Amino acid sequence: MLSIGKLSAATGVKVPTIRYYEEIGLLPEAERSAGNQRLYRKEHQERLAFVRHSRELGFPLDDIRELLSLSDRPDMSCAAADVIASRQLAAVKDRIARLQALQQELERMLAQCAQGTISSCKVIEVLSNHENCLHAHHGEGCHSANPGHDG
Amino acid sequence: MLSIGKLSAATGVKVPTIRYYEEIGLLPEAERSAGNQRLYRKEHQERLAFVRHSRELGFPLDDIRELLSLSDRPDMSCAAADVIASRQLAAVKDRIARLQALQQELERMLAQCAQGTISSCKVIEVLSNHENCLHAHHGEGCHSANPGHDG
DNA sequence: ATAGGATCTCTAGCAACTAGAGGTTCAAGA
DNA sequence: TCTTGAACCTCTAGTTGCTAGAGATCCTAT
Repeated sequence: MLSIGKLSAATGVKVPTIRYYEEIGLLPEAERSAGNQRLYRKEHQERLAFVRHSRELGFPLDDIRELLSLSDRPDMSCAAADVIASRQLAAVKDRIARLQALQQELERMLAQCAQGTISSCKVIEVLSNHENCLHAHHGEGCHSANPGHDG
Repeated sequence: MLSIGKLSAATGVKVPTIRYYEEIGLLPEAERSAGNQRLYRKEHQERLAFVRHSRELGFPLDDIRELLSLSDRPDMSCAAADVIASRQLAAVKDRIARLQALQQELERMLAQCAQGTISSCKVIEVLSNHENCLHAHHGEGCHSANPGHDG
């Protein structure tokens, strides 16, 4: 029986995140000690590891929920899991393609910048006029540049 | 003088988003008509295009705010803009590397899945055990698989 | 004059957490 | 046994970048 802190240390998922997962029904409600503190077993740890790993692979929580319910039914065809993973793969490929276009554009911007003043700065210029772009990029979409949890 | 709707059509930025940008101070407060409706000029349109393009390039709003204030000072050295763009480039490269690792892993997962039942499904298995991974991925971080606005 | 689309403000919601307040419990040391 | 302090509890609110809806007002075309 692990405390939430031990479970957190064992899985690398932060304590509030574990509680959050329980709250939204991704993890079952934990048992409680006499003093109302959460207690976990190996099976919870495995489930949480599954969630964590799926998150690392970029699956949204709703997909993980589905994947979890699939993994609870070992007799079913895995076609459904396959569909989810394929969908995710397609999304990942798409994101990569977009990001590579952005990378090129940023590199081009920076290469053109002659370290002068703003008035001649290609970075600002390129940002001002879409016509300067090589690519018809239409929004990569992720709103934070560094939203990860890898410190 | 453009109405907010025309400005929206001209820039591709949705009406509520324009109002939102004004609210958070990214755009100056618009002039108003006698009936209290927002009115914009070419300069606003340009500023909004700058914002939009920067967003498409993945810059977070705080960076764009900084970039805007730079572009308002044409005499300054563009080193600061360079720093922001370089930072963004690094973030983009990092994201690409992570996503490529994820792509490989998903492909491997799917290739191994022999279309049997869940109990033999590699997708579920790989998700369950991090040890099955080739890569030491540590969180790509973006929470939605398809958060773009190009649907 | 009137219909209906565009606009206004305001609040609430989305993902997926994170941070903090204010209180309780547990484990280790004296 | 007592005490300290870390870890735990619940609850609310904040983050980012918007989006959706309610209910009211305005503007334009007929």
